[in-house]
Amino acid sequence: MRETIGEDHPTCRLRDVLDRVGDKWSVLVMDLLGDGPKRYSELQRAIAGISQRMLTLTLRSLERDGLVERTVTPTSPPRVDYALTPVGRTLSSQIAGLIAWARQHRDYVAASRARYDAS
Amino acid sequence: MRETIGEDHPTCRLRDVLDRVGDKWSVLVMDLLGDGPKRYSELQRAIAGISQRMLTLTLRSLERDGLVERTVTPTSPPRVDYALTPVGRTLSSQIAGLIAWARQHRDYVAASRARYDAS
DNA sequence: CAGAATCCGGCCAGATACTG
DNA sequence: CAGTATCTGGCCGGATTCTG
Repeated sequence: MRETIGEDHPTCRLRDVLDRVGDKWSVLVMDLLGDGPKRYSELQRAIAGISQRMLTLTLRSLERDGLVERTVTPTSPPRVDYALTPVGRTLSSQIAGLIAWARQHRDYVAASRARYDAS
Repeated sequence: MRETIGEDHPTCRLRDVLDRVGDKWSVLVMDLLGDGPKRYSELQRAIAGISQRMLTLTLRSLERDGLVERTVTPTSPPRVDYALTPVGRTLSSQIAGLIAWARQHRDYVAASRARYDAS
C-alpha cells in the first residue's frame, strides 16, 4: 500500500521536505556544492540571475534543514564557506541525477513543446 | 569543465526543464503516474489539496513537455486517462528516488529544523 | 565580502461559478 | 466527469540601500 502523498506525519510532512527539494534555487545550490565547498561570492557568480536576497534565504533554509554547513572565518573582509553535510551529500547526488536527466532530455522537451504549441 | 547553470542553450534552457521538474505539483503527479495510468478524478483524490485549476494546468504542461499522454474516451460522462510517455517514465523513476530520499530523511530534516529554530 | 532591512509590483494559486 | 473562465489577494522575488 502506497502512502497518500498529501498525508500528515507526526513530526514533518513529506511534502515540506519535497517543497525544499523542489525549490528552484535550492536545486541549483545543492548541485554546485556537490563539487565541493564554495564561498558565498562563488555561488553568486556561478548561479546566473540569483539575487543576494534569494541566495541568502536559500542558504539559510538549507542550513536549517541540516543539508548545508556554514563556516565563518572572521578575517577582514570576512570569509564564509558553505559545504554539504553528509546527509546533504546524499540529496545532492539525487539532484545530480535529475540534472543529468534534464541535460539528456532537454532537446526532447524542447521539441515536444514546439509541436504542442504548433497545434 | 562544468556547464554554467544559468547558461543559455540554442533550443531550450536547462533551467526551463529543471523548473518543470522542480514544480511542486508536477513532482507529485509524475510520482503517482509512475504506478500506472490514472483518471483525472483519481489524481485529484490522491493529491490532497490540489485545486482543479492547478491539476489541469499541471497536466497540460506535462503533456506539452511530452512527459504525459492524455487519452479521452468520449463516453458520457467523458473519461480521461493520463499515462506516462516512455521519456516520462525515465523522469518518474528519478523522481521516485527523490521521494524515497525525502521519506528516509524526513525525521532528520525535522530534527535539524527544530534545533535551528531553538537557537 | 557577506550579508540585513525595507519597499514594492507582478504573478500565481485558490476560490467560485459555469458547461459539454 | 472533466474540465474552462474569471476574479482577487497574498506572497514571493527583485531592486535598492546600508553595514560590520
